Amino acid sequence: MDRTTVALARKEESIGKKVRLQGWVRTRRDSKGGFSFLELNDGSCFGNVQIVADANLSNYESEVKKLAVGCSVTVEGEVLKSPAKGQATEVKASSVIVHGWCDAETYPIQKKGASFEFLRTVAHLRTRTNTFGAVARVRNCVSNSIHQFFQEQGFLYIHAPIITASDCEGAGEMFRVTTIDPAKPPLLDGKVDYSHDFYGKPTYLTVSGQLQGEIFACGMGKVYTFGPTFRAENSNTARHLSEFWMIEPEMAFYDLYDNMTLAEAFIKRLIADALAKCPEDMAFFAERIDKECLKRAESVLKTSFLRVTYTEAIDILLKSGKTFEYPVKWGMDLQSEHERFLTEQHFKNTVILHDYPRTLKPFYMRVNDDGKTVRAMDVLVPGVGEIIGGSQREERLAVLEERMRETGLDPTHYWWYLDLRRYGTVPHSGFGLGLERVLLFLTGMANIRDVIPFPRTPKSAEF
RNA sequence: UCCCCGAUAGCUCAAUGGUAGAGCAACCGGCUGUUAACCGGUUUGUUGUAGGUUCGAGUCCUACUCGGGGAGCCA
Repeated sequence: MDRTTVALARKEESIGKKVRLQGWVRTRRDSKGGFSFLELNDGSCFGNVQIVADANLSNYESEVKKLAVGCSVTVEGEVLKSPAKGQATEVKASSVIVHGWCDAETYPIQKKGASFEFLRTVAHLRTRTNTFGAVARVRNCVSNSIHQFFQEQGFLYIHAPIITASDCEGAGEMFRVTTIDPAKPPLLDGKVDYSHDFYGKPTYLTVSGQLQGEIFACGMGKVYTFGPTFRAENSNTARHLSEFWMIEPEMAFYDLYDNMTLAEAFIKRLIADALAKCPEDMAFFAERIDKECLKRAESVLKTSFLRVTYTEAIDILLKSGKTFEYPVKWGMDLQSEHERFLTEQHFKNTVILHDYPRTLKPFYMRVNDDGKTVRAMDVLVPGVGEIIGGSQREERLAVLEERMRETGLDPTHYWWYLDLRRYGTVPHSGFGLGLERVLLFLTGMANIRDVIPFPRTPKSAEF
């Protein structure tokens, strides 16, 4: 007898096979003639398989009739064509072994009506719900597509460090990494002396693998990182986490337009794969979570991303006749309301905004010939907003040093970063994509805390 | 971090400053190739925490904690 999955047992081609299934009971319904239906789920797919458990099972009265939500079982039996509506197959059990009972009195997961806020407080059990099972499968699918896409295109997967000493690019507050005893730190002139710390200097959790990505790109061509990223920013929104997963490709000899082309192909590949490989999960999201999510995904998939400069965008906003809370003016940072207007009302499409004022962007972005703007790009999708941020990097040593001083950074701290420009410099580009932002877009889930298994946010690091 | 809103049974929510309730779940019984099964009955409370006002506070006031919506920071 083959061990198999619920996903396989639900398929018509399994009819006639003897199978062993192992999973968790979702519900039990007792029926006439004294037999019972069990809905079994093992995480392999969205749907459950219906088990028909007959009264002649030796443990029918003693155990089967007591099964309830959450109990774990091994079922052996034959896959049959189901005579009833709702499923193609069902499994006629020849034996049901109970591994773990589940006291319905105290088990927090019930058959209906739990809010996501509540389920977050039982994140160790929420994987057993329809929604979080579906999120986990789509997240897995996207993660797999990320590697496949880059591997097929000849990118090298590199592992950027998690611990870093570079207080880089002002990408927000950083978490400090230290072994110093906070109760009695070594002091020098009244300040903490980090020369006695583990690394002999202050260190932090990474806020980006970009600088290390550039090192590898400027020697090996096309690379990408895919790993956790940490921001100690006190952000309390449905779109921010203090620990999240980011994908950062970095490509030598790519200009900003090559970068845009790659970003568009990449996003479209992730969407196409999710639609093709997780149809049941996606259908569930469209039916129960966000009616627009399938339509939105398909529309992003089939339309070309628009490329609009910052200056053009400002012009559009000025001519829109709309009054915004933040008045529009060249040189200002675009606010959420402006981005939403552009993607959701004006263009009704995915938009790549590029060539932002230099004063708004970090030191490493390449300065345009006009001297006023830099080769930055943000990909804005309807519904979620900024999903990608990237740029062509400044490859000219003198300009880069000048930009560092301009933004208050000491070039000597970045000697290795400057060496990449000092020795055999090349034009290069890259971007960062937030995995959870993609999942928000695909699933239509409203809160980023519900598309990562164990969300870390200010005041919250349970599980 | 700022503005607004909220926290009542295991869950989802009611309750003019005057005896704390419903639906679901659970439990007991019935019925049934069932599909969020159905029908009848039973049980369920330190009203987020700490103070205050009042004869009397779930309700009014203050602080705190956590959550939600919006904003900022960004991915």
